[in-house]
Amino acid sequence: MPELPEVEHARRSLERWVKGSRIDAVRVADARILDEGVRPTTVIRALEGRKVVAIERRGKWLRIVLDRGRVFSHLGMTGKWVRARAANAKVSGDDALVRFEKVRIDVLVGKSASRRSIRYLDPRLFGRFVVVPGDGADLAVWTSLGPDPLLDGIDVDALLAKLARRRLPIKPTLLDQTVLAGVGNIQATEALFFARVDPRRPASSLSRKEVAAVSRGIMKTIHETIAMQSVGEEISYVEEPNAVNPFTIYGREGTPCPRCKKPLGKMILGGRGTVFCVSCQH
DNA sequence: AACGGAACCTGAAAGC
DNA sequence: TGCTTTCAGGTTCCGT
Repeated sequence: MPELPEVEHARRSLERWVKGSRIDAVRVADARILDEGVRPTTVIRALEGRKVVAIERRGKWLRIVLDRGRVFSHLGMTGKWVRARAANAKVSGDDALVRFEKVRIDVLVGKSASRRSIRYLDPRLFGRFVVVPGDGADLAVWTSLGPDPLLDGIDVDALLAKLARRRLPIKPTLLDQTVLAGVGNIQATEALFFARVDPRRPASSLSRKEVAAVSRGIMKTIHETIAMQSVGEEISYVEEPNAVNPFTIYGREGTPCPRCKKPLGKMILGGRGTVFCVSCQH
């Protein structure tokens, strides 16, 4: 369930695993991950034989650049790229699926042409896997993304100007990917806590000082989350067994606010669960 | 135009 | 134990 930091982790992993390799075989285990009407054979034909030139990220989107064509991968809520043990032989239909596997890509790496196998897993199927063959254009959702905090930084005045035109509460506004690309429910929750800004405040009501504080909060939570996950090879999500909640207030409703010790509250804003301190976020 | 709510899916955890 | 409900880090569409 990825926000910017997890997608960045996925990008770095994919880069290590398949950059410079040649795609040898592809299997689509569940066609529902493809866009409506797209057939697995179309995807397979577009990918097999292609060379992987680069793995890029913008917001929560991955763009896998091939020598001809490109793949856009969005992880939705439960998407994940993993590396699996590759068999010696070419992929065959009855090779075991990894649990929740939707797409499998086998590549050949280096002079020795050793085989590697990566799998896209996605139990809830909210992710997307879009192949644009040939010299196709970028997806509209990709081109319309706002500034990416990691790639572009956050321009406080530009953000302030953008927020001035929004009436929605600041929290759901931050989740709008055309405002800033990659901010998700956890980051927005954490950033507003760090900035001491009430998530219900109309976006247009924030002062420049507050927008600057929110910007710093976003950078802080992104950098800290990336630092945490770069510790291990495998990414672990909060809700997975044995995982410890690494966040400051997300998922901690009812427990004392780390700042003022009053119990943290929770409400639904823009349809999303929102934890905040009623007492010290204004 | 702008908003809330539902829809898309499935698994895990909490509640009873 | 087992059935039911709730919730989930995302996006898009639909009706008011």
